Amino acid sequence: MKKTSVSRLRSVFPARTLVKPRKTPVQSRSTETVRAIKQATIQVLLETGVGRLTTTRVAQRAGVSVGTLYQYYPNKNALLHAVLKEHLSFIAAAMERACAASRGSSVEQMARTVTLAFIDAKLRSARESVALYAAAQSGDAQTILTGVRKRITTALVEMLKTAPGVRFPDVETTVLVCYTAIAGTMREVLEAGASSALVAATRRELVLLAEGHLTKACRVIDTANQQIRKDNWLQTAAGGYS
Amino acid sequence: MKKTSVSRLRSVFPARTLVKPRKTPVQSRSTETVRAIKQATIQVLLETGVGRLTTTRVAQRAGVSVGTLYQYYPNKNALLHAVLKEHLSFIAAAMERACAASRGSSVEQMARTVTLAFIDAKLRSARESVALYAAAQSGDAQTILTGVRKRITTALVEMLKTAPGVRFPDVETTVLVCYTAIAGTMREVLEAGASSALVAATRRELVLLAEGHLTKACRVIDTANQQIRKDNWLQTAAGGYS
DNA sequence: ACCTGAACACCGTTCAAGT
DNA sequence: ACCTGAACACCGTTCAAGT
Repeated sequence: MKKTSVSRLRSVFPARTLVKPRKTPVQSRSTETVRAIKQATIQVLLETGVGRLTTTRVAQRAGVSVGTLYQYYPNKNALLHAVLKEHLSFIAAAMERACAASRGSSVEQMARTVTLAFIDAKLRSARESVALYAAAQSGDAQTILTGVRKRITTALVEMLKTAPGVRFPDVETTVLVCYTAIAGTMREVLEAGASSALVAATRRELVLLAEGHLTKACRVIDTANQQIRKDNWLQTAAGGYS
Repeated sequence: MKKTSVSRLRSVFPARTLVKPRKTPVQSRSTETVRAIKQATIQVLLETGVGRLTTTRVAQRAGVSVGTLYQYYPNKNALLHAVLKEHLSFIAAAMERACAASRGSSVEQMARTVTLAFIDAKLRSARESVALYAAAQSGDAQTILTGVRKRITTALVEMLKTAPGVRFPDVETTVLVCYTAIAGTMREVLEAGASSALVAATRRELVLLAEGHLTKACRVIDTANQQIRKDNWLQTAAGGYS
């Protein structure tokens, strides 16, 4: 009942959760500190889960004091979000590469390549992924998720537009549903702690699912149509995109 | 530093989270209390989200003291789980009804009916669903989710076995993947706060997805085969199942 | 049989004091 | 420019005391 009214207000309307470090490290020792904090976060996350993750524990594991942690992240959520963002960026980058590499391929080929790219990127850090999703419930996390989704779906849409001999009446929706289905399925499967046999089966079936959905969602346009082959996509794609 | 060691241990290894009320209400006033608490939980959940849900707030909203709340639920998670379970049971029941009603139909018809049943059940309490999923991260929540998944997939498998003229080489996996895809997609869509237009599009596309996947995952057996028509499924189904 | 609410421990966050 | 850690407020949970 001393510092009451102000601090009370502050706790009811807490500071906006920022994703960026509140302070940008300028000296090399602080760059190292930030790196240590992020790494410690992942470790604690994997060992104890979000439920038991405390800022003190993270700081301790990183070998710094809590105060230091709060110098770079305005709050616990911001810390988790930073780590989440890095994880998702990894996936997004893998997808962009796969999309670029598949330009001009057949729809079936695209579906296959891209689906496997996503699943394998996800599986490469499966446990981390699960732990992070559990931390991704706040409104701010949605902003990150939306951004990454946008980045990935854009890459997919651009790729599908280069598919020879077909037209998608509503590429945006098709892509969004298809991507969401794959991402959502993987999330459920990983969260449920599925056996590796089930994961393998899911991997197989999701490829079929993507193929089936994409081939159903497009219209074949006849081969003589001027829409295709303004130049030879299959060849330029094979050589021109990394 | 007075009650130290014991209470310290207790907080490091907290009591198992139970889903059931720790005490079963026997007098009518307490039955009413439990009802009020559950209802208050949903209200607070919808108004403030899990992040801001406190046991005190729930108790206050329910018109009881915190102590009373803890008489029926061993901890906050147990309370959330109880509400989650009721929500999911509603979905599961809807699915069981849809599966029973579709026995003996064509695979396409089954896919359509069952997919729409799920989506519409989910949409009927969409906001509650999102709020609850955010609360469903603890290990105990997984037990509930697994149970419900089992219940739903069993119903689906039994239904698919009655599809005339086809055989599924691995029904279990097919069903699990297909169901997970639909559930996961809806979860992502709802959590992302999608527009009703996108929800409608997703609804449409998911039906196609389910049809596509199920028809791809089965083998047609020829009509003369003795596998089908040990009796006429189509007719018995129409009359015999509610 | 059921309810109450002050009291305790833990955790997120801050800030005055250090190098 | 960066770090420290005691101090504060809030929240989950308990338990002695009530009806």
